[in-house]
Amino acid sequence: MGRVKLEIKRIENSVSRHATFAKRKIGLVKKAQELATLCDIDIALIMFSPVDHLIHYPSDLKIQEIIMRYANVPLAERIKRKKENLEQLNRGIRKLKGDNEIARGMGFEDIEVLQKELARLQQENQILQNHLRLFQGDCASLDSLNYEELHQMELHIQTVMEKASLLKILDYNKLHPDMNLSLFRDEQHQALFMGDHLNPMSHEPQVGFPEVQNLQQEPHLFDSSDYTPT
Amino acid sequence: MGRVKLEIKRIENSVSRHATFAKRKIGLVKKAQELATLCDIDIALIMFSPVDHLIHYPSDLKIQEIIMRYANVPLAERIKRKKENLEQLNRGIRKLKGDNEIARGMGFEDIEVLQKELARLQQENQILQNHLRLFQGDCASLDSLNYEELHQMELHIQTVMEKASLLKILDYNKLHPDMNLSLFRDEQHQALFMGDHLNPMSHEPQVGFPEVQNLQQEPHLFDSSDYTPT
DNA sequence: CACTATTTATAAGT
DNA sequence: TACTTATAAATAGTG
Repeated sequence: MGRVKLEIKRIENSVSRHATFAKRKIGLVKKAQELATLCDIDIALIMFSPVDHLIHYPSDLKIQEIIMRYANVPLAERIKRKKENLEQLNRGIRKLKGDNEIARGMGFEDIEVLQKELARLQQENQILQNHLRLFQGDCASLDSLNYEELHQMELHIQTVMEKASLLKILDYNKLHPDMNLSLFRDEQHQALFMGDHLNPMSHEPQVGFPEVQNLQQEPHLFDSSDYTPT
Repeated sequence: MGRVKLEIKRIENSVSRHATFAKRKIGLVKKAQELATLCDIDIALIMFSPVDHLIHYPSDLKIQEIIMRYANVPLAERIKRKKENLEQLNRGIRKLKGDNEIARGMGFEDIEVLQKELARLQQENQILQNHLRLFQGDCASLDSLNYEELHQMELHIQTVMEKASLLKILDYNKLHPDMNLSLFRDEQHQALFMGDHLNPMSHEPQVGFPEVQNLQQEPHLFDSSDYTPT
């Protein structure tokens, strides 16, 4: 909005770029505030100005909470979704098997597709659960790890190290003992933490273990599938 | 913008609240995208919908980067600001002491107040510097907070390492030299790991953590003077 | 979700 | 940096 329509691409003129930032950052924070207020939700906004100055909303303390929420929720949600998918498919297949008429109508291929999908999801689910267990203290099965699984473990360790960095964020809490913001408010959160909510592999939309040849990919620590760009 | 002016307070009607969120979240993410593009800067936006669904910008991986940036830069900036404050106060006090007329005018109490403020800032500065060190890799005092959790992680990793054993990895690398499976994605992580972030025990502990009782206010990095709420 | 009357944000200019 | 103004954009209420 303005005298002319502005093309959305990097503003090369340094002065204009800074001017635009100065104005829009205010607008953006304002919008974030408004949305958070109107809808009574958590929003965290972090930005670095063209001169690397930090601007954020809301307070540091609240941002840390939101970051933790961000770091902890996704994996649990993913597993939940997997399970839901799985159960839904199970129900669907049971239904089909119990109804020969519909089964004939669909053709056996359709049932086979469904069953394969079910098996795929079951395997995926198993993998997710194994990963959770790995960091929940059950190391009994480590001896039988194959190499792919070992690589998973490697990624897990990286993840834990990333998490250690997040822990350091929480070190701010030392500055605010009265707030007593804790990473682990309860057993549930601790369990989550010992699980692998940051697990790079757990979000793989594809089935099963990644093929060996894919392993050199940069391990993604977070799932981007939750966000649909506009 | 809309048929009527909307007051910025929680929308009590659930349907309207969800509708508003659905619209505004798109606007907000779009604005964030635009600003990031126009000004060529890092922006991270995390929000949880009224039904706790995660929405974020940009990708998880980039967000992770920005969070790390957020975690590391701010403290340095705070220290900078504290130092500026401190020097300013020092100048002020020197001025007062050098100008007896003004000093008389103010009364000695005023000077004392300033000196106390100076002392307070100095102490705060010391604490902040310790925290900065913590962030920058000297984790000697990590054990004073979240010790249990960190130790748990350490044990886990040790167990994993022992059971899986590096030999297995090396072996595997021999078989698949192109894969070059590594426990450490890069030097930085290796340094992190070797640097005992996760191993509070192996440090000569109790470097003594600074007292923190009298740190009162959360230092807000977002200069409220930069932003005028509507 | 599409439509529009309105409100808001903001690009240039001062 | 702050103010002004013409114009572009966002969006509240509605079907």
